[in-house]
Amino acid sequence: MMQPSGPCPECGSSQIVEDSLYSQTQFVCEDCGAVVSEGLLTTTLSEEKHLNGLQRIRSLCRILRFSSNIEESSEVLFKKAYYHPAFLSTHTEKKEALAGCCVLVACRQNDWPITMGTISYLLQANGEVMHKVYTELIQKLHLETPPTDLTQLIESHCNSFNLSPSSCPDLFSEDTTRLAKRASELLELADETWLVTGRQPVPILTAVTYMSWLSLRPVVSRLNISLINFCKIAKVPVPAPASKRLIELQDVLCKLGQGLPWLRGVKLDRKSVAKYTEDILKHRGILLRQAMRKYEEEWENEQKCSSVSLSDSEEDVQGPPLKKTKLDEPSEGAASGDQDKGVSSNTSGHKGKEVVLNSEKKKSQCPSLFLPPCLQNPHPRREREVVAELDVFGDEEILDSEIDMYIRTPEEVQALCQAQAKLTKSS
Amino acid sequence: EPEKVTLESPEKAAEDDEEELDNEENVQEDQLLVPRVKVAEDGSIIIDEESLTVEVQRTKGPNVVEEKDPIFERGSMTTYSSFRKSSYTKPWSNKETDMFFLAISMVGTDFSMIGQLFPHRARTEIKNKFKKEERANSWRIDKAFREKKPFDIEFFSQLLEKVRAEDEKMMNSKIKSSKIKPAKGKPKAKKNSSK
Amino acid sequence: MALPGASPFCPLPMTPMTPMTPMTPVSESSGIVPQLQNIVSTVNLACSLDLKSIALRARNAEYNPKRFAAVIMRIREPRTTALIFSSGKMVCTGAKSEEQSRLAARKYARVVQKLGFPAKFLDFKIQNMVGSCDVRFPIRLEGLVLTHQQFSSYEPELFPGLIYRMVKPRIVLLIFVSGKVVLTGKQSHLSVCIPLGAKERSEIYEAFENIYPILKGFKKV
DNA sequence: TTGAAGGGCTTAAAATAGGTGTGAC
DNA sequence: GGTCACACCTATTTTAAGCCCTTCAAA
Repeated sequence: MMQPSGPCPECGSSQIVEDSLYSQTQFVCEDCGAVVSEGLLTTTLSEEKHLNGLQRIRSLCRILRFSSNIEESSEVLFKKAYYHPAFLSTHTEKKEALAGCCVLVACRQNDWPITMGTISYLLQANGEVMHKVYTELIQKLHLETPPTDLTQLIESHCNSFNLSPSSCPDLFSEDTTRLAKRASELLELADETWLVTGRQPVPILTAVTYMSWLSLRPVVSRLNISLINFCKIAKVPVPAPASKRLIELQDVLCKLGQGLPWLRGVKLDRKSVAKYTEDILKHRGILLRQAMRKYEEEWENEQKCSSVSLSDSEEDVQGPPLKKTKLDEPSEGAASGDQDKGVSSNTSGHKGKEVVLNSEKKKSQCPSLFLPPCLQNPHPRREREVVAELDVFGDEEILDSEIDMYIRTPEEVQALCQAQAKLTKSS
Repeated sequence: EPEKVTLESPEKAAEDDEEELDNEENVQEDQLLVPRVKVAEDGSIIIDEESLTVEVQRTKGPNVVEEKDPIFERGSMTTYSSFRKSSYTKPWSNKETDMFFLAISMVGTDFSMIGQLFPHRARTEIKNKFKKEERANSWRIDKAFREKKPFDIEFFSQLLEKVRAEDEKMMNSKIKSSKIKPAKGKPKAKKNSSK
Repeated sequence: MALPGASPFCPLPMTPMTPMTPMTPVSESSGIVPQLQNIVSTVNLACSLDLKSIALRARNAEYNPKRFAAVIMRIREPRTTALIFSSGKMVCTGAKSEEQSRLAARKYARVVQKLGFPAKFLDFKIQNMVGSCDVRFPIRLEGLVLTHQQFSSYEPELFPGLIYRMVKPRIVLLIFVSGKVVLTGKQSHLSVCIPLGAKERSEIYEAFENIYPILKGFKKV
């Protein structure tokens, strides 16, 4: 007799052992003592999957150290969702993901920070499938779940970095609490400057954690450690978008740093800005308000000016600020590191310290200062021609000649048949 | 033997058999502290690595938390996982693009059949090529479709083979010229069986 | 027919967006007209079709019964693609206006007729529309999802846009941080009127006019 | 060692329909 | 075990922005 493959029908445990004390072979659950008899072993496939899901929920909640509160509400939700008509005939892969989705819902409703990626990784489930099931669950059961708060995710993320004195050189080791605090400040700044919206959360966390680590002790030995090497030291994986987030964050810090009077004339670039990050963060409220006020003014002016020619929203993208910033942007980039690259109209020239950028110059750049990166570097030309649809009414006459060009002559049909035969033979 | 511990998608790791060894070595050096996870048939989650093994079999009893575990210390870890089937289309050379338009002239818009004419191209690649050219050079699509050419498989295959050989030569000569400078360079020719 | 407010622009000669909505006196129009990008329509040719024969005799056709049970046919003007099933049902995609979609569908029907099938042209219907536009200011999606939870889905782990399921006109909107908006969907049963010129594009416009003031509330930090 | 660039996927809608996964009866 | 009623794959279109993956060029 085979050992039952499924879990205990009573409690879902997999700790089922053969009981040899009886003349007839039986299986007994170690956890609850239930005798798993033949009849119970022939539970329907659906019931087995249901128990499988419950076990997934229990495993997840234990691994992630959730409160019994979250575990219970996950189970309640799963029992409700599993037999909901919307999930009855669904594929097994989705049903397996459903358990994780219920845990995710319970977490969000209990304000417990966790990413969908964590759940789908632990369940070895496809992320897209997870997301589809989650969306379906929310819609079909009319649930409302608050989104995960990124700032709450910071703490656990920083904890996953191995930076204790025992696991890396003293110079690199860092107190997790301090690391997380600085990282949350940087995250808040990133959020205020449009670096977060629409982006994957975890790479942002990786970038701000690295920047936090640099700025807490901006010594040469640390500044020379790249993001990738930092993650190697801390023994954590580097999400690909983290490098982009880091560059964006460093550029924001450079732009804000230029507003600090005592940094006038100081060379600010992506690599060195960590040295001034503490100062910038300290005054970021004022710096941001200044920049934003200028931006608002510019935007309002733009609205007034362009309202004359707007409407179609295609042609008048020409409207000054957005287009113009595109030109001015690179010079900003030049100020923050790459000396010779974006030598556009202004600044340019000297290689040394181009930071100063007096206020007149800055003014024209202000609108671009804190815009979502997808607006700062707009797609070359996506939208162009507007309409031309006006001359089609749907009832016009159709010429035979137009239709004829789509139709093969009998000779061509014959040639095609022969060619097809050849292709099927060769393959 | 230490397990390969990585967040790479399993299917990807399984695909490149050749570099399996290399990866294994690298990963050993890096030893990221990411647990390797398996899901048992009954739904239990099993975490590899002795140090990270978490007993999750028990379903009753108090939820005892062991504070040692670094990964799950504060209740959660932030895992970044990206599945998504890998698909990469080799760029079309100018001459191969010419062959694409020739194929349009011969068979029309039957991408499945055109895909059969290009042994190294899948149907989706042909379709995407068509859409890309429609956007960028619709006149060429129009011209190719209008100017019918007799469907001659032998002619097409031979021409395509010639074009492919030429492109490969071009690539090789480029690689050589760029590698001549560092003297020996690497005899890393291109084991490229490319399917 | 002039637009409310001092908007001297007139995007299209027809401006179908202002029509019979006199209920917009105070809240002025956005002044932005979503551009239609894609139209999906269906029509019944009302005859059974030999798809293999069609694929063999039409140069603009493709047929792989192993992959998909329909002939995929393309025409150049209007640049569209059609799915033709053996039942005689046809789906036409890719047109930029209702009229273009109808003209294209008629051309596909003519191709099928020329191939010797007694194709009719019954129950032509616009099934779906896609429009897009730009509100020209950035949008705090995380703020929007908080205040409009019951309509919104925002999961940046997988997709950068916020998915907004509007109920009033049953339209789904994809809202991006850039201020770009994609609108899609079409209500079928509510407008039971004449099958020909059903003005379904008004629902796209209505959905945008509904969302615009909401989005304005999330442009600032 | 880096990035930049380019191509192809993700999301929504909607019809079409065979083949097959899925569970209840 | 067969029927029934779903789900859901293949496929088509189109926009949005981000991300993955590969290739190739400067540091």
